[in-house]
Amino acid sequence: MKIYNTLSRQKEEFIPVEAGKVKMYNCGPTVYNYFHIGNARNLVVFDVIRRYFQFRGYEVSYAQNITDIDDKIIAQSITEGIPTDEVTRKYITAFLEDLDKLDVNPPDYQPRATQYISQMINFIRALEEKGYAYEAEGDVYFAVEKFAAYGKLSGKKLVDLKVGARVEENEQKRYPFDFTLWKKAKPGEPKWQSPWGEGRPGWHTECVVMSRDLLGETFDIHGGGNDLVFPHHENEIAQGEAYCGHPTVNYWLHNGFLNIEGEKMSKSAGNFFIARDVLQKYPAEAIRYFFLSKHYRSPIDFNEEIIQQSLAAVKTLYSALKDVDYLNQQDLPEYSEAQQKLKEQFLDVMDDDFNTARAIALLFEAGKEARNKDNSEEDRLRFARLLVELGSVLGFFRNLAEKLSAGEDISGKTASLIELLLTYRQDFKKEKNWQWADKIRNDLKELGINLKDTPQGTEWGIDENAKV
RNA sequence: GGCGGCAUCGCCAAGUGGUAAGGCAAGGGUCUGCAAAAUCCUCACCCCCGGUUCGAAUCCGGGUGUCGCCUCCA
Repeated sequence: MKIYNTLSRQKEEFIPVEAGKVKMYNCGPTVYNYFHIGNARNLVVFDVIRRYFQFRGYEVSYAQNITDIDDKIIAQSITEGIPTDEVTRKYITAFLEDLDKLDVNPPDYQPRATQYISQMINFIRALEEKGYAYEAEGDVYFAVEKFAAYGKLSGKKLVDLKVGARVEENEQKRYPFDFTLWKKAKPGEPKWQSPWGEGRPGWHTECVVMSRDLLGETFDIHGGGNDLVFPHHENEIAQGEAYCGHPTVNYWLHNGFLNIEGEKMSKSAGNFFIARDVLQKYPAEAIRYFFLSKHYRSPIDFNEEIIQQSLAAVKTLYSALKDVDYLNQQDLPEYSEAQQKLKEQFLDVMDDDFNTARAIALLFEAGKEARNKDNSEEDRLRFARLLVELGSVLGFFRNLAEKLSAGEDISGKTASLIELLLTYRQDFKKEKNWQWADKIRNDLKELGINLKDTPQGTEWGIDENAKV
């Protein structure tokens, strides 16, 4: 497998720290609000990366933090007029719900910053002892100049940074790019007792402390959105390596940003999309398809048209499964050479830095073969089986049975009513009263019930537009 | 100002030296009373200029356009 490492700016052969195992960490949300569609991309991308490693036979340990103490949370608690712990409780619950709605498998670990306060304090003290950190009136800073490799991830040099300097003035800092390890509490703010007085940890420290606790001193993959490269991950590297004297992460993976109609998403610009709102309007699989149709490192542009296209594409995939009556198949036949070959192609493209766009094309190939009436019944089922197997690696087809039987859950009375209408329509058809026959069909369609005249009679089904 | 990405059919998007995957949409055929669904067929020389090469969308140089990071941010 080859994966792109931000650190080296090239694809590298993936070699795990421990054979057969993958330890990965992804920067999770700060729970001060519902997460947005851009966050959703990161969640889905790393969900797929994790699923693929598992599919490849690796035992994966996946940790994703929840930042539950931070300036933004304090600000939100003032806005909403509720204590910070209520803010975090509210948005953690929402986060977990939305994660599920997105068909993202929950991480193995979801550590919260507040559960690691004492360990962070110990960590910061150790940095202080090693001479990488200094205290200034209750705040503690990391001295970036002490860490020679600072900037190696983002390709920035301290000299260059100086020139562009858009950094906040802070005369307590010895150097403008020194970052906060411990922040002194202002009156009324949440606080913990520490050697430097009451305060709270800075943002960059939690990921270092929690990842080493859960995944070990050196682990395989650390991920996050592209914007975290600098300064967040740069600062993580500085702390982590200053602490233990060697790299702690082997592969740094970053997903590209999501734009809205070509513009960066921002609340002030009014083009801000909360994931749960989008999920209310479109099925998770359409959103997932949209994310995976482009390589995870490239920027992606979100708009209504794209999601509609994605939805149509996902439906095409499902129609293949309906075609072979997948739901009612018992023992699916074993793969023959053709399916094996397609599966190998899937492995090849996914091995190449998770090329989900090409992987999706292979899904369509399997779907096409599953529908191809020239194939034997057995072969069609084999391809359908492959479609489901590979599609699941990308996170599609969750609760498949439920989705394929959509419409069958309609209550008995309603169903009989529809059947009744159909018998009337049948009579009209016999009389060649096309006007009325068509009216029934059109009116039902408006109610979301689609009719299909077949030689065996008229079939009806619920329009799955909203459900896939 | 510093650093980096991208530019491929109407739309989305793979492909990084050997003659353009896939999806959506569109057009045509089959099926149908008409539809729908399904199915078959059709649909691009890759931003511009120059260079390297037997051969470039793919490499190099220049240009134009566009996006991002350098501040909290996925």
